[in-house]
Amino acid sequence: MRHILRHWSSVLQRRPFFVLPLSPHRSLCRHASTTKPLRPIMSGPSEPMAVVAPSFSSDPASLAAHAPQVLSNGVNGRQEDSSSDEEMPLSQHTPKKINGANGKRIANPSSSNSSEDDRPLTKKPRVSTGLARKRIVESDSEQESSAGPSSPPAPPVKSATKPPSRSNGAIKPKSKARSPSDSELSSEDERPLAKKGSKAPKRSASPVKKPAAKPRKSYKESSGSEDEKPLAKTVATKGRKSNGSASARVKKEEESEDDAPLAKGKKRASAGADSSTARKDVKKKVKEESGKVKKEVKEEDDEEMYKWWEQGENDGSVKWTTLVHNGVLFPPPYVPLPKDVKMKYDGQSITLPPESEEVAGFFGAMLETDHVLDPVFKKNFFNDFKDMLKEFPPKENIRITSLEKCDFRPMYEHFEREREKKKAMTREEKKAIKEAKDKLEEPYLYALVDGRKEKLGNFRAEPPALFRGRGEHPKKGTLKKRLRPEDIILNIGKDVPIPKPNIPGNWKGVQHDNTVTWLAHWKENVNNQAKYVFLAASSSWKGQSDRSKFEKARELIKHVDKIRKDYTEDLKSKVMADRQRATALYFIDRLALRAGNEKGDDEAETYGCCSLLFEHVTLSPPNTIIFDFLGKDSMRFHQEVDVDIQVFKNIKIFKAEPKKKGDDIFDRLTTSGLNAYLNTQMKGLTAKVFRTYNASWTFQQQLKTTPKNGTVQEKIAAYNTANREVAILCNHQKTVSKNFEQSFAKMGDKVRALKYQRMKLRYQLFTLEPKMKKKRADLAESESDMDDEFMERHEEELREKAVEAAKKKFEKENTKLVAEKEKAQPKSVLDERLKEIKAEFKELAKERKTKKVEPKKGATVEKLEEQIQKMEARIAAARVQMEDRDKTKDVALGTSKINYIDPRLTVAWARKYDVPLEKLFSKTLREKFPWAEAEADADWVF
DNA sequence: AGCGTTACTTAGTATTATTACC
DNA sequence: GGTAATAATACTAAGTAACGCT
Repeated sequence: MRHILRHWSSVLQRRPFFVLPLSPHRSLCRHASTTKPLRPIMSGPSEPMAVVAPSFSSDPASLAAHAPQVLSNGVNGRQEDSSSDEEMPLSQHTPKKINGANGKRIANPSSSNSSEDDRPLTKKPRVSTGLARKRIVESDSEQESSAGPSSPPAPPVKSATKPPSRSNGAIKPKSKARSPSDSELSSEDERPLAKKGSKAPKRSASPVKKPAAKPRKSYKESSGSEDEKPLAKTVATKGRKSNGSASARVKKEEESEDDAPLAKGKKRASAGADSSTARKDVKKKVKEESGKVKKEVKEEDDEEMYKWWEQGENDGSVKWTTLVHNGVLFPPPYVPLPKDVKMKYDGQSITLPPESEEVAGFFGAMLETDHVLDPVFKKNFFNDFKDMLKEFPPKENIRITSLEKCDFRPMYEHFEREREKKKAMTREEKKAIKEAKDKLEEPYLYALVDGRKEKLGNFRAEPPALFRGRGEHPKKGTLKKRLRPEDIILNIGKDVPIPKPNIPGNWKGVQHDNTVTWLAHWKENVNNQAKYVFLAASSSWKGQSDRSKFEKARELIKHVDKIRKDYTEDLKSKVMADRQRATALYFIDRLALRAGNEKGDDEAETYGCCSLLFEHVTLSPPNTIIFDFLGKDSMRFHQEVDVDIQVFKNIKIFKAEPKKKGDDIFDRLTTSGLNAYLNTQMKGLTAKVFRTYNASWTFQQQLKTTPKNGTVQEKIAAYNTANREVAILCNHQKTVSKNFEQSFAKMGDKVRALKYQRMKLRYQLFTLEPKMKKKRADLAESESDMDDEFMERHEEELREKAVEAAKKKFEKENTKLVAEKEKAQPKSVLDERLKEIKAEFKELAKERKTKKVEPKKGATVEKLEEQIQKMEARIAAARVQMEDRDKTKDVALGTSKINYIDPRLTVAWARKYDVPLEKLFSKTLREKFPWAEAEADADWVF
């Protein structure tokens, strides 16, 4: 539930603000600086508008026909190749950052006032960068030294600081606002609807317009259709029969398999007949092979990979027939601190039993983090600590009642020392430790699924810790307790040995449900949420579901035009529920918003589309909407977008009296209602599919700008640019690294050093041939950022380096001479050299003033011009790199690469442009997407 | 219908490994 | 060869959406 009162505004301040233009036509984009044309989907490297359509066929022509993002108007900016975009200078697209830093995750709402910035945040403030959509950052201090062609600062968004709350003293019930029923609307549009859920008068009375009449299935109903669950159950595992052949197995596993009557495994499979046959086959094969396999066991690896993607469709709810694994690995028991390490209370050292000492240590280890400054964190921690102390009090018979009197510093210092010690260990020691650890983990690394060896993801029981919720989580700081076997339920093959926990105790339960993919499961005590042990991302289970996710997104291509047409019409529906649904869908499609399920009271207050509140959306006539809210992980979504005028009008209605701050915008909409509707448009369609679809589609369009004849590096840069556009679309952010500023400045100096060299070359050229000043007027201008101060400093640095080098060289020479039994050079030789250096730099200083540089020996006009040209190229390259670095500093590319971009796009692109795949996918990603490599050739299209 | 539960995907950050740099 | 910068991986929180009970 959400509270009516929340301090939203205050909370919002720190995220970067993107301006995202929604309008389809470029021409609409009048405020280039602040608002852009709508195109979440595609902004080109040159941003905007290249709205291109998704296509279901590989035919390029048809590609053009489906515009993902396109709006209602028929003509939208879709273009097959965004020629127009390309014409745009990059700089224009570069986001302008309005201002400097903002923290990424909103820290503390309560503190939210203007001075927020001063507070220590958990994270460093991030500097916004602009991307395709420009992000406007709340203004704070710094003026970003952004490299790129600087864009003019965008005008501050008015709502940026604080979302306007327009409610005036309307009489509101304390709970959610309700809106008048449709029938009360004077004109259909003018009033807000009633609250979703019960209280509002249902729209029954209202005249139903055509779309409304559409029977919408509830999701339950729809589930009856083949797709949903039933289907899965009916179908048996087709593709599975061949698996048994899989390969070498580990001996232990084999034995267990042999012992286990596999045939029994089946119980609940409603799949009955089929699956049991399949199962028998498996068993048979296993038996047949077991003999020879055993012999091969030693070499263990190299089993050939199970190519599930070559096995035909796999549907179903039966996920396995045999499943063998070793359960979870518990962390080692707590080791008490040395006797001399004690926390203090009120100045006095106290001795804690291990149980409470461990908890104290969790907090002690965080002493240098911002958590210890957080009131909620402290309160939750201290409550749990006190509870622990009740049972395990200090030996001194002291009652601990105040956190402020606790001094954990001695513990902290101990941990620091331990860390140092560890760091100081020799390579061998470290290796030995690692080996011991690997050995311990070895049995847990793999499971045997239908006879195949499959890697596990997380096989470790989560160690105890203080819960670190993200954003303003009410439970942060709470003790997450140590797990025991009694907390854990295993899911494992029916007639297979039950593993023994690596610490004393017995499993809470053991089940044999072959319709699910988890191997172990427990309830975590902080939020009472389930945690699971699953197979790794590289496993066939994950691979199959990943692939079907992308296939579903590709299927959407076929339906999206119709869906867009429908929701565009429904934007004007007389039925408010439909109108809200259409409006929400518009946002989900164009802005890649998440669905926005309802959340509980004891969670951080974050939002998605369906749960947006009054204060999250601000209207700015004529058709601009400003979003400002915290999404998943409390990441701020702050964008300004030009929208279809009807959308603008709708939001105005949805926000009209009597709604006020704290009320839902879409009071008649729920995620399940929305998804039920989507399911009628396309089987299996849900809100999240739009994110996948738009991300992959955008990526595909963006890749079209790859330079065919560029270097590999240039091509990769184009790839990364495309990746970045997708990340921006999805609002994937990361904290700006704490050294960013420093390393960025360093890069800037490098560029200037290059410019300095170029300057010297220019002066030589002009000194050699004064006429060139006219002829090459382009070279006559001086470097804009090459001031005396820099040059002086730079020359000084060069000089110091030269001196160092000379000294080293001298020593080296002498060492060598001595080694060869010859006489070392006298120090005077060195002095002489140093003198020369000194003279040289003196000359440089003089040149700096006179701007005349004596040409080097053998210099000619041609040679100098060539050198200058080379230097320019180096400068340009360095600048591009800098710009890129700046633009990417707070954008996380990995998330979209892992979850949203169809890997076949990458594979196809790599093949088409002849770029080694390993430059694009890390080892784990390649292991995750073997199916993509198998099926995508250079011409593959999404 | 409403709401808690279950299963699984998506997400940012902390930690560790690798590479770049001196 | 040691250290700093960067990339990869590990970790676990936080979403989505279906399920299932009343």
